[in-house]
Amino acid sequence: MQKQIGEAVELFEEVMIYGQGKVLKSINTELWKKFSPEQIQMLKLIKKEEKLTSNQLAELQGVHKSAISNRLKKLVEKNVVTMLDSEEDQRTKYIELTEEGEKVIQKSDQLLHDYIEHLFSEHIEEAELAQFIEMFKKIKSILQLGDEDK
Amino acid sequence: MQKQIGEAVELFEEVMIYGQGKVLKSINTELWKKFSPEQIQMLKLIKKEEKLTSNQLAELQGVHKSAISNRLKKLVEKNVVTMLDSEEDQRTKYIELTEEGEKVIQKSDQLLHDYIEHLFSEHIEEAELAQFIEMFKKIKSILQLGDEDK
DNA sequence: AAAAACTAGTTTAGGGGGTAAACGATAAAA
DNA sequence: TTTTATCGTTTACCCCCTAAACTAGTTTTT
Repeated sequence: MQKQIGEAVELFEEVMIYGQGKVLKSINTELWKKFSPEQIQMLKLIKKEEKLTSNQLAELQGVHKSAISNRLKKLVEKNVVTMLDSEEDQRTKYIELTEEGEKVIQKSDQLLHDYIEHLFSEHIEEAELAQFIEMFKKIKSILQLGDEDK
Repeated sequence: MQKQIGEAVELFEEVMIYGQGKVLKSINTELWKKFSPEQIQMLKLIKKEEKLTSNQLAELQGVHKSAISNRLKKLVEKNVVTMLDSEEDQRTKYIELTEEGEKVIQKSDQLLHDYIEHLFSEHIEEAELAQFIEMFKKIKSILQLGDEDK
């Protein structure tokens, strides 16, 4: 029993800590050279919830607001997002996706989806799929607990 | 069926692309402020296989040799590794752990192990453990396939 | 043996990621 | 009105990475 836990811990460590970014590295397409994972994630967040502010983005991505500020600057530069001043509060700005931005997300989604699906079809049996989903839900819930600590 | 695949793909994306690294963030200890994940991983690799060269490390960590060169410089600076010239080939240098380095690994291992085990004990039932291990093995094998592409 | 080709590591420029602290501008509370 | 709090930007300083140029040894070729 103890031995099993040890094995699980090691695997978890290898995959979740040192295995970072391996997925994206193997995709290796034009789009991922122009936009970083964090940038893509940000675009997706903006799409999901309209009228986001920097503050909220910092919360959602789990990083310091200055990191968001920098990222936004780059994305505005690349013409995928725009920022417009709020009427109510002159300090806050709402972030919005441009048409360019929409296209980027679509393309990225499609690429990722195809790639992952391809991986699955090669390595996961149909019968395992349900288990797989359950496990990932578990992992996801574990990770999100980490957030609450903050 | 198709729907299940879609769900699995989404989960995979969330966890394996945007969710990695959350683990370390939530540990938040002194050691992880002094050493980056990549640095710790490098120390572990050096411990595992004595007499490693920069080249081999680049291969193992899956990054460009210049990244390794820089990392090594920092680790030497921090007195956790040393480099000694090979006798056979004057160009190559063997990387070795210092006593300091050994201690760092030990501490890091212990911290990680305890933390992950704690996470598991809270979220994973004993009966699920075997499944969990199987799944992670699968994921690990999938990720390593990515390497071979290079 | 001398020239050419290759290989191990380092350096540098440039682009990501991040934090913390200081700062200007606006809002809200005292 | 004065003080305190908040939003977002900037700056200094870390780490990550790559590609290309460069040194200095090692092999091949001629």
